[in-house]
Amino acid sequence: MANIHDVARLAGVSVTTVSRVLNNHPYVKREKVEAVNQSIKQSGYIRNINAVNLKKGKTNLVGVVLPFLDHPYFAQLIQGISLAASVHHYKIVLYQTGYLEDQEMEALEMLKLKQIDSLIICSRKISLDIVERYREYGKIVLFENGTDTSLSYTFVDHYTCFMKALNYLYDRGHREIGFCINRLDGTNSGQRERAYQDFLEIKGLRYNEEYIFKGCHYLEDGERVLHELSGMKHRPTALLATSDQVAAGMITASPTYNIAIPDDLAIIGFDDQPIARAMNITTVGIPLHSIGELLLEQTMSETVSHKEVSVELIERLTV
Amino acid sequence: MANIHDVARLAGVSVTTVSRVLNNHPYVKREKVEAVNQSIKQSGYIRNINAVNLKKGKTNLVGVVLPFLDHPYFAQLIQGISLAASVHHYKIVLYQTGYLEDQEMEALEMLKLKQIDSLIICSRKISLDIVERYREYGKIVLFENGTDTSLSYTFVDHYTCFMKALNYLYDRGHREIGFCINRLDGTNSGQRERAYQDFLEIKGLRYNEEYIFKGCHYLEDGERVLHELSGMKHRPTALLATSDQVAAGMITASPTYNIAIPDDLAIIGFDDQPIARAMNITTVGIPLHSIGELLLEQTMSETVSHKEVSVELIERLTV
DNA sequence: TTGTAAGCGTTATCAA
DNA sequence: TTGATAACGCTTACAA
Repeated sequence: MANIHDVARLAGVSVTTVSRVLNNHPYVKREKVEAVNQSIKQSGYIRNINAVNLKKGKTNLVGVVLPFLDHPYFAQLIQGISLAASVHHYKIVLYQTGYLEDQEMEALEMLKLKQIDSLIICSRKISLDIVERYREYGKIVLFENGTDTSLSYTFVDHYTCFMKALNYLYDRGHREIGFCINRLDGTNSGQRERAYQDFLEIKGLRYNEEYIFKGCHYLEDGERVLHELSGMKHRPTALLATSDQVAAGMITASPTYNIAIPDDLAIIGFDDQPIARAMNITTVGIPLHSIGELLLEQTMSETVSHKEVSVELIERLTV
Repeated sequence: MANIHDVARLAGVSVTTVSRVLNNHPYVKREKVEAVNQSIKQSGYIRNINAVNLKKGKTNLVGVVLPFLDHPYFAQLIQGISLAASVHHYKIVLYQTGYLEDQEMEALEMLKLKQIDSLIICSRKISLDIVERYREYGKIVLFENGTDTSLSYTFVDHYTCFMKALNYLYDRGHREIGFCINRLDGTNSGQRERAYQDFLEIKGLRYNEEYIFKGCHYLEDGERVLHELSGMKHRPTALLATSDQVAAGMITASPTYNIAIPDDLAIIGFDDQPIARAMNITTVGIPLHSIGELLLEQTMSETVSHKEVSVELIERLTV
């Protein structure tokens, strides 16, 4: 494989000039630029990324921390990130943590040891304090609303999302509204829970412990919820699902328990995944794909930034 | 950050000796090994991977070609690959092709340009001839049965799988058996189709075009199949699903069309994904996780190898 | 506007 | 069994 010296020789210039052309530096005569480009083409020259990285002291690698990959939510997110990464010549290193703190620490340590240049944390278990301690070792970007952190983040206002969905149901006459949630300790879950509490208070509705379904993540969890629901004396008339997956599970299980959707039970999903379109689920659309891009771009930026991504309620047939 | 010189100085040896220790080379006195290890610890030294890569002329990157990420089948596979990769200090570069040939070519070109050391092709559209042409540029490993290729591969014998499942149904009295399939032109699909044809011939059963459901991939495709089924005069009594996802879709849709599983319709899934366990789907277990590991290991091996992975039919409640 | 040369942190050759 | 030293291919002072 040709190297920068070969190109220089071929073009009749020095390696410095070639390097300048390669990096779009100013102060190179037009003709020389052309000569260089010419001989790059001719020799089939390709920059040796390892040499560049060694010289520049960076890896061109960005770590991505997420709990699982086998859920469309994270799959879409990683899709967005990895697309953006390839545009900017970054490579992705996946850290699948399963929400294990020591797995998350490992990613952080990799940053410290300069094995990766930056880190995107899509979802975490570990405390923000610990994460912040690694800030000095490289850029850390979060996918959550970290109002009180000095790290960059992109976020969806889950409080407002939830409130919007709750009001939508209220306006359609629902007074017994429940919701599903995955983890109790996640940042997003916390926001959703607060919204729910506030909503009940504002509307003067009664809090009912039974209307909150925990550990909902996959489609089969939605089916389980419907099973539980079918055994309840007082049922909610509407449910906010954790995600479209969970909503889909509720819908697919509904005939089994003879629960008509939306007549007996209205459902609102989250994310607007393909399955929501396929099954006509009313949902709150979260542009995971663009969020992935934003996260990666924040990773490359010098400055700390906080970006809110807006969402919209998509009306379909489950309310 | 400490470098190899610092370590050498601290241990009172030359950099060569440190490098020998680092790489487990022979001919280093015990005491020196200890001294070196000592000062590595003391200085918090970490090998600069870029320098190593530059010197050795490799990237430590392995490309993974797959069409989508948002399907448990590929998610599990990539999980296995990425786990094995991190054990061996490899990083993964994802190529999501959507079965677009030029996307697949791009991955191949990256191999040629030494941007990655090797390539795992989990599923492809592009012809094997073209893939083989890139063999000289790095190791290429396939997840398919490439009997007539000189490339390494790990495979599941889909012919036998399918035959086994078909016979299982036959033994339970089924004579009207259909199946679902995703792409028509995939290697795996071809094997399944052949098995089906052979099975019919052996058992003297009639081929019925209507019993083959194409384009089945996601859960919602399974639901579509059941919808189609409900409109048929002569229905199959049993169906092989493309995957557990599709099987799950058929099951969830079954109450809607008043089709009892397994009494009106027996179903066998593939993969043994979590959803198959959750929904008690009889399925053919494919150890995607271990397959991922195998693929990565083949990537690192000097020799060309062909590994068959065995599968087993897991009896549950849908037959 | 251009070129020389030092240096990034390793590994590997060769000599001792 | 050990150590000097020359690469690997690039970027970037610094000098011209």
